[in-house]
Amino acid sequence: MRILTWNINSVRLRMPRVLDLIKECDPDIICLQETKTPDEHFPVQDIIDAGYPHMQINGMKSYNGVAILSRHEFTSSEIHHRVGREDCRHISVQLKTSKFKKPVEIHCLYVPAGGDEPDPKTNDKFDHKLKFVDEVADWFRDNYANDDPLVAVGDFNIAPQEHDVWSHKQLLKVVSHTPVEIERLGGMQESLDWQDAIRHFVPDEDKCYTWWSYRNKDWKKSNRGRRLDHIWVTKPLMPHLKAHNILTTARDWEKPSDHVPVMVDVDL
DNA sequence: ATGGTAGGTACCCTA
Repeated sequence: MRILTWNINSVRLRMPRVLDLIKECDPDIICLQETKTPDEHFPVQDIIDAGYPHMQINGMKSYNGVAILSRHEFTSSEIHHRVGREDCRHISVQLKTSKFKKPVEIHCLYVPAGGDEPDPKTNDKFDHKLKFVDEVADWFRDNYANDDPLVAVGDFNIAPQEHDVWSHKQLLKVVSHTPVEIERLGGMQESLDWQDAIRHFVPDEDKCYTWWSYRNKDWKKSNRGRRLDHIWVTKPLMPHLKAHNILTTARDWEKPSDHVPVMVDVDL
């Protein structure tokens, strides 16, 4: 089963790119973030026609929005409200598989970006980001066990490792790579002993990015990227991980998102 | 130290 995550930055604008992505990558499950579209305007029929009749979507006007599109039927699906808001940042689905007795649960997350100033006292957006990560960590810890088969994907808006950014030193005070948020993400990772599926395939000492700012003239030449998009799995899934792919070429598509699709193959 | 671009919406917000 190929599971793909992509911060699409407007599903209505970029629906043709989803069809390209399906042709090129043939994913079983597509998790999207920043759809920026209320559910009634989501291109449901286009997705069904493309071969993904099962979907869980939770969007709103202008901001945020998450979606899970699937070839395989869900046994259940949920919308999760976080930090006392209904801002469309977390959904999950369950699927039956042949490898596990329990259904495999897939979480699609869009962690708040956190604004510019990395101080929760003066910046409400950064405070919200930290609270969001803490709440999700506590919630995973309270509701699951480490040996449950779970997948968590999405735009976490945090690049935790030194080589998840183009310059560790220059980004230490830049939101997405500050020690305080990296520590919080570490807490979330510890909640269920989550395994970083991409770093399972890519050595820690290798640079690895999934996002390049729109503000760079030539993203490829300057290559000032960050790894903000993640795929985590719980330990029981690790023996079944087969491959990964980061579709860097998508950053050169016509009207690209600033994020590129990230995927893993799991034998389920 | 600064400003650079993109998307959605409504003349400004978020990333």
